[in-house]
Amino acid sequence: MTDQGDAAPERARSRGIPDATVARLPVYLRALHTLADLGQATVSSEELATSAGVNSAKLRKDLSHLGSYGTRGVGYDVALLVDSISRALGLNQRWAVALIGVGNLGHALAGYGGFASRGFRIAALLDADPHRVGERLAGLTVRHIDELDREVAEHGVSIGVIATPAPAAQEVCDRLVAAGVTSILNFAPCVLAVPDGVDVRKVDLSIELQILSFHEHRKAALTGLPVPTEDEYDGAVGS
Amino acid sequence: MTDQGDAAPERARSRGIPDATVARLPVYLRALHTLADLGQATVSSEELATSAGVNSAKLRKDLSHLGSYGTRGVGYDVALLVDSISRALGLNQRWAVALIGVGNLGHALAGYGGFASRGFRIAALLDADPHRVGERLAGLTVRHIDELDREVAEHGVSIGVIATPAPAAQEVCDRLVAAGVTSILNFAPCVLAVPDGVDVRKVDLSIELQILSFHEHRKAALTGLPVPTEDEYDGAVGS
DNA sequence: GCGACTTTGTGCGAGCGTTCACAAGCGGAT
DNA sequence: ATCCGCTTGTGAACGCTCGCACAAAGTCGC
Repeated sequence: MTDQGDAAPERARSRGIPDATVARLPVYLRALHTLADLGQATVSSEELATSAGVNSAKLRKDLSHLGSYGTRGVGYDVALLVDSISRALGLNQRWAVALIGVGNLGHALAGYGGFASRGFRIAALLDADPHRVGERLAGLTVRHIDELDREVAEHGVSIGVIATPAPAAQEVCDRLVAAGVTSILNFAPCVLAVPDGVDVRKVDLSIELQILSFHEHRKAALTGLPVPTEDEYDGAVGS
Repeated sequence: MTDQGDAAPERARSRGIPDATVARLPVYLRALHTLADLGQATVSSEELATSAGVNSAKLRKDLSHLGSYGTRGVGYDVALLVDSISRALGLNQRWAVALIGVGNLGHALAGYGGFASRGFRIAALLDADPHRVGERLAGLTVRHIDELDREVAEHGVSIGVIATPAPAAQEVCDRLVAAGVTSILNFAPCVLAVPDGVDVRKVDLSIELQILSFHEHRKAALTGLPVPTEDEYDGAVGS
């Protein structure tokens, strides 16, 4: 995705950690913090896997990728594992985050404790609506979107969070990229186009609901109790 | 955790649509609605794929799963495809949704237009805090969590959205399942245990940020410019 | 010191998802 | 009516992911 492909295995090795593993590391980290708070010093892969809702073999393979070794016959040292995962995820430094769009969702995000809890600091709040500029929120003053460049530079922002309406998202995204932001978390219900080297992750509430709808629909069909509305599908999936 | 591999392939084949495809169908649907609003009657796989940010071959294979056929040499009929995907996702009926937890995030979710836009209707707002009970929000009155059973039965709720703090999530989840809800969208930062037959999808803002952090960290390492705070980390990860 | 027990780390096969490449099919021009 | 160009639908290959099963390695009890 970011490079010209003739070094695919090379890239895989240079990075070392598969995407699927990276996506699970934060889950492990959360479970470990809970265990640490409970005063537990070591944990077995079986126990941690149960807490994280995954298979224990998968957990062990995941952890093996980041070179953090447990002790056979005992398990993993909780504190050491927390440190190891945090380091792998780059959480041993504080990332400055800019939040664009201070509407309903933006307010909720600004007040969400999960941002500040691990290495993330909301460094700037921005909005295009002049009526919102100047508002105080989460210890910050909302600035106008035109000041994005300055705010990004001043606070060393490298992660942008887009919580604007969909029509504004692409332009905001372009501005963020132009300002030097290379990671974007997009809450707007649209697809963003970005140049190579910029990572975008999408959080879409509507899509999640639609996926649930599919499964619910399927379950209703399986129970033999068709939903009130007609549930017709002439199969003939001629594959 | 719950899938002991007894019927995993069975289920996949019974309906024919792979999970990865199901996750993309809502994206296609959104792009199609945009095209329809623009008055476009037909669309090629190449064009739709670009709008949705995927490979055109992948799009065609996805669409082939739901038996909706395009016309060779022309493309897909937009209206027909909208109908076909909506039907596959079960969006041709209205799903009643219960939202539990009317805090910051809950308010944002209740006001989010994306819920109502496609087949979803928030039928009940619930909270454990007596101070919040009685509040009017999005045309509804917030009820106490103890009335969950009644509300679920009365409105035929089959999808629950959990927007409570993490410590309360599992209990709320158990109550939802006991009330007959079989699909849950969880915004609380924790892993939920549910019996077989219940689907849970998780939306975790903190995890998404940590994944971005990993990639940002990796990119910084690749540029040969180590971040200033590489070696130091505040050991006291508060809270 | 030694044996038994526990737990990690991993080789391996199976399944899923993605992409390429191309034959089949359709509409429109001539 | 026929041919040409365009687009779909899909067979096949490849890489990624998962889970099993087991050897390696360490601890605990005596």
